[in-house]
Amino acid sequence: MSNTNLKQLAAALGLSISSVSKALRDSYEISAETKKRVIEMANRMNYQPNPFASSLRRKKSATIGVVIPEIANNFFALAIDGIQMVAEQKGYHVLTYLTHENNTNEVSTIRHLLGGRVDGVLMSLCRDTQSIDHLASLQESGIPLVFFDRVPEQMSCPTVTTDDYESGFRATEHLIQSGCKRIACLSLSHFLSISNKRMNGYIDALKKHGLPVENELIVQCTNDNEYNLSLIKALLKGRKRPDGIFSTVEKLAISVYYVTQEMGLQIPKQLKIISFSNLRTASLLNPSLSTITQPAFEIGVEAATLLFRMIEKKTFGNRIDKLELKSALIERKSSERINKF
Amino acid sequence: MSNTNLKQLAAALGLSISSVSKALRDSYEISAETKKRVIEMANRMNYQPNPFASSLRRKKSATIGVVIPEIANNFFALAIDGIQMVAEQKGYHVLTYLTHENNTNEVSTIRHLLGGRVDGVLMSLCRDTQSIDHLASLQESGIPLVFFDRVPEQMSCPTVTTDDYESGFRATEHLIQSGCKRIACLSLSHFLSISNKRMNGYIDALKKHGLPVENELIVQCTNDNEYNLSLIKALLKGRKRPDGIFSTVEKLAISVYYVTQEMGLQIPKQLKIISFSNLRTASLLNPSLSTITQPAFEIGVEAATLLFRMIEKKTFGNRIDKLELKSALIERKSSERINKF
DNA sequence: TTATTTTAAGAAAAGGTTTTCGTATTTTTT
DNA sequence: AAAAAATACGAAAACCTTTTCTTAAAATAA
Repeated sequence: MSNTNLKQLAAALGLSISSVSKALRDSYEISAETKKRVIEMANRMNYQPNPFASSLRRKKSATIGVVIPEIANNFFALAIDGIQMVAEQKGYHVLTYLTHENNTNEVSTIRHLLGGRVDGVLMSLCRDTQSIDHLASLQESGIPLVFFDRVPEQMSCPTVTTDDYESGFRATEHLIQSGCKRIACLSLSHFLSISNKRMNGYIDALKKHGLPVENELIVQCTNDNEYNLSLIKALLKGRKRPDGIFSTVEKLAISVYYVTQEMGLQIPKQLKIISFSNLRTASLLNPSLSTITQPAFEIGVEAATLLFRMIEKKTFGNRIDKLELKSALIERKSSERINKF
Repeated sequence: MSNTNLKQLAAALGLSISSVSKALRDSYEISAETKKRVIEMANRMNYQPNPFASSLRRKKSATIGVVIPEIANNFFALAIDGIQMVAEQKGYHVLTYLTHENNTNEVSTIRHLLGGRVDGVLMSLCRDTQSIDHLASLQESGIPLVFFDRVPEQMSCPTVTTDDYESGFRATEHLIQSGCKRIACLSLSHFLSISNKRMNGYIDALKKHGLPVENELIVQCTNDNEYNLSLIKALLKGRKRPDGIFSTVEKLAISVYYVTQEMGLQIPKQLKIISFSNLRTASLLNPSLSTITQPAFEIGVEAATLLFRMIEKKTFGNRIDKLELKSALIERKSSERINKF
């Protein structure tokens, strides 16, 4: 903790505390000459304002909170990157909280944030969040709140998402056009709207092309990686193995790769796959992975920008922004059509 | 910001502010009965203490700062995961700062932190940091400081690192044993001790096996990905192409894969490679990538644990912990020996 | 019973900054 | 020259919590 405070600075300058404070905040009440003197002395004495005193008085923390399920995840890491960039430009600090996909953690984190530690919150829901009471109470407390990617459907609040339904539809249609007849869908959670939207896109694409929608091909995965592997193994070892997989999240696609490697199943010959993913190595995989790639960095940037508009009150109270960005479908080997003969 | 404060809570209870405060902090001066009443009312009124008033008074922020070069990086994402876990257990908040490998950012971040916003700092240097003045001033200010992975050599302070020299040595020796005669080393920065240690391991392994150390095979890369690609391309298109590459960081290995893909160069037949990496998809790459994998999560855990020991021990005397963890060398296809004939 | 200790609570200061309000001096206006 | 306005600064309250110091009442000891 810096040891010089305004009082000492004022004493050294022969000025009052208030004048020094005003000088440092560049108030019109202070003469240019005095300001210069003050700033010089502040540098010389290595003065750093106490952020807590300042926050207490101004009721501003100059801090935003980011609540996400996990950080060791390409999508969220990129989103945070974008968020940090905007926050830094605005002179804000970023507090990060991980829920580890656990609703209890999410609730207690929100309760902490109710204390006013942050001026705004950016959030992506965890996979098992159903009740939105904690989110509503945060919103009611007046702290600006913006959701990105994993947003609560039942709530009226600003969001930044991607075209999940369309992406699910296109991905599935792409598999169909590559010759798949039996396509499975790997879902992260039936509570998350993004999962359901992606799945609905999948279902509608099947219907459009006259393929049956089979419940056993829609696999609800868990947060336990080992268990997911066994689910995928069961799916691929079943008597009626799917010939295509639409994975709604990156980590499940990786699990599929591991399972096929173990089983000696050939992609794309015996099984095609496409997945939501922000892997930088997608095109280097064996075989290269077809992806729906969300603009994760931009999502972070847009969400943060929206949040700061709310914090700075540049937006009207009754206006609720819902921004939808487009994902890109990138076809690679893993979903390539195999021409027989 | 929560709207109830101690004053209102006290009024509702017919108690004084100080008694309520003491009751909430479980002071022995307050009767069990009163404590119960207070806690009940606090819950009912949804009281949340103002963190700034508290921090101001107690001179404790219950927050640590984490300063890292980048977040969209598997190693740092995992390290943060470990740090967050420990911080959460301790009831601390985590402020994250990204330097983007830029020393100017690092210096200004540290200056901010001098204001006392955090009780301790965990840090990994950026690639172009030479002067340690800003780090020294942070240390002198009395804020506990622990470095992890990228540590300053000229400074006496607690660190958590890995066996970089040995890993560089083993990786290079492994390439030699796989038949490489001309091994290049891709370095991130000649300012970072980890880069230099890894490189020294590389050099000593070459010497041990009687291979010449050639300067043109030691490539100092930059922070510009495009430029790095051109450097790697130049290296691989040179008249005397290396037959092995030891990459000191993950992203350079990925660049090598891209370049070889573009050039049609075959790994491991024409070029072998091993790299420091925390890629979860290393074994799924084409070909699978041999790695030296640092225990990134544990590094975060250990560094945070060390930091909290310093924060909690008012008497952080003359003891300076330097912890070294071991990395794992995992051999995969990319460095496999090719048996001719 | 009186004196002493313990218990339970309140008053008030402290922490450092910001901001409102007040005021003396100087400058401008009429 | 008098009145009005602008300038430059200081005093003090406010932000909310924690903690030290008192104090009144109750419990214990003498």
